[in-house]
Amino acid sequence: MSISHSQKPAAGNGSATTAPAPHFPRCADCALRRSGNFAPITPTELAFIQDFRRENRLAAPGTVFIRESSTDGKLYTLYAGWAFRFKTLSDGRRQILNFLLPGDFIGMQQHFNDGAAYGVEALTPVSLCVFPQTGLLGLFKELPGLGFDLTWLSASQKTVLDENLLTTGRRNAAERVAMLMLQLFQRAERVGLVVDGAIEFPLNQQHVADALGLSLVHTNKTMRRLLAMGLYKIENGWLSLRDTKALKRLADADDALLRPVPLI
Amino acid sequence: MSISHSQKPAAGNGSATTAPAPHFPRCADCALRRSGNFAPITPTELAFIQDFRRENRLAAPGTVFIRESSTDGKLYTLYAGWAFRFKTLSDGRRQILNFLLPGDFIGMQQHFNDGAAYGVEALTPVSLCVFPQTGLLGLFKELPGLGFDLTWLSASQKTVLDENLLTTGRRNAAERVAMLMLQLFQRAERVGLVVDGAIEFPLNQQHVADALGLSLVHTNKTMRRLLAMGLYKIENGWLSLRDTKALKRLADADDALLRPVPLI
DNA sequence: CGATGGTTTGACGCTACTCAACATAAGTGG
DNA sequence: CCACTTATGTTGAGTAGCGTCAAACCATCG
Repeated sequence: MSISHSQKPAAGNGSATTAPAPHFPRCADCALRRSGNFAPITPTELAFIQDFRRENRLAAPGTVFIRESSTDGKLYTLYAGWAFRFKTLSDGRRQILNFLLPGDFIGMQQHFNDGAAYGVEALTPVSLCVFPQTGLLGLFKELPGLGFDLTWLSASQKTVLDENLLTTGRRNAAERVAMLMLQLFQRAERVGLVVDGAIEFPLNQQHVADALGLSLVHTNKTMRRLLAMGLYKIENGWLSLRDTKALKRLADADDALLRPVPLI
Repeated sequence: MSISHSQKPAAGNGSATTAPAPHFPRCADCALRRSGNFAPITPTELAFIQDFRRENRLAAPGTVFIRESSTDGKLYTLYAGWAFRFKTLSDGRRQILNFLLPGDFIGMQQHFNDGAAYGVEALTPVSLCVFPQTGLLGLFKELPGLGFDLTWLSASQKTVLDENLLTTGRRNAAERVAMLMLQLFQRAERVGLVVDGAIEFPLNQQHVADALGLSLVHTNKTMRRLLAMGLYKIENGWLSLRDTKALKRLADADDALLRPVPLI
């Protein structure tokens, strides 16, 4: 893993949510792109992205860098770290819509609908590439291929949402937990985040509960049960699947191989 | 309403799922577009769409015109009628992901991911504009504005999915029912489907249950309760909201006014 | 008239929620 | 270094909401 935050939570990061990123590479040197896990791109497009990118941003775990009420439609690419999109009801009930991994593009919806209507929060220390919302139509006009890629990314995220909707709507607690682990593992795998058969797992049980539409207590009991069944293992914040077959059988998940997606 | 199917279910339609549409207007005469409920478009773009459209298609209620296993990535615009997207588990549990109203664009995800992974079924007799999947990139290149619009539509649908995920994940039965009615009414309103303060309501209780992640029986009891409370009314398949305020309070729904979206 | 699809109601059981307490680890300030 | 706090995980007890089963009702249609 290129940028790791799991060795030490790096408490020094503190509340420096908008510190100018000191060591951000140029897009041409983007470590993420170089990993070879993303769809290819033309040099022209790469140059355009570099130019389109306005700033970089770091955020500490727990930072809500898009608020649910936000109206400024900035666009982000998650460069490193984990985050999640969420919505809340006025009495505090929270639903995590989906988790965001490196390469995920954030903020398209705000640009079209008025305002965000969903929040985004960092799970780990994250670094973000920030793009202005104004140039969007220009991007489509100058480099249609990039517009195409944006639509592609949007479609991919929709597929994840579909999955999650099926999960919260129709799967029971054990199936939900199994599904979440499989999905996260699969997605992390696609972007090259598997190390020694394990992926970072920065969620606490409250996150799991909020993602699956379960209560904290019941989530705990369910996770313990699957743990006792030897289906997975979490050590020092790293998740490994000990019985993928059983997990898939339990979750009724298909093992469609995830193909590379573009990186903007 | 321009094309009505609610007067009589038109059982004569039978299984003519691929009958050549006899009376489909040219895009320039599109009744839907003329309704003035969609974002404006340039004449060039209109001409392109007309040319892009390959065929038209009618389907009777209950017709699954995109199967979950489908791999051919045809694109559709729902011209008239209601439909819904769904996913199923192998033991038959079904989750309705979202309902489709006139103007909704269908099939983008298949084009990018391999295969559909979701099905689409007609709720009423529907008419569809069919586009080939191959020309998509060309569309982006020739008329970036249309590509932009496609992304726009995709973002709008994602917003609906977010809502639905919050609903199934964190709202209780009564709140879910209230939310569904509000959402459908609002969306129908945007495309000019409100007649005398009511909208067509072609869902049966099984549909409602599958959309909300509830059992049929519990859905029935919940709907009865809200009915008794005087929150809504369904007569002859037409839904009217009798106490919008109370519904919104119950569902904890914001009353964001939906803006027009593009029509492809 | 029976058949069919949808709605309605009651009885009962289980899944998942709430409340509450305790455990553990790590951080904080004195 | 220790008392204190905070965040997170764990477990038990009791309960409510929702699911399942079953049967009846109702309208439409052939």
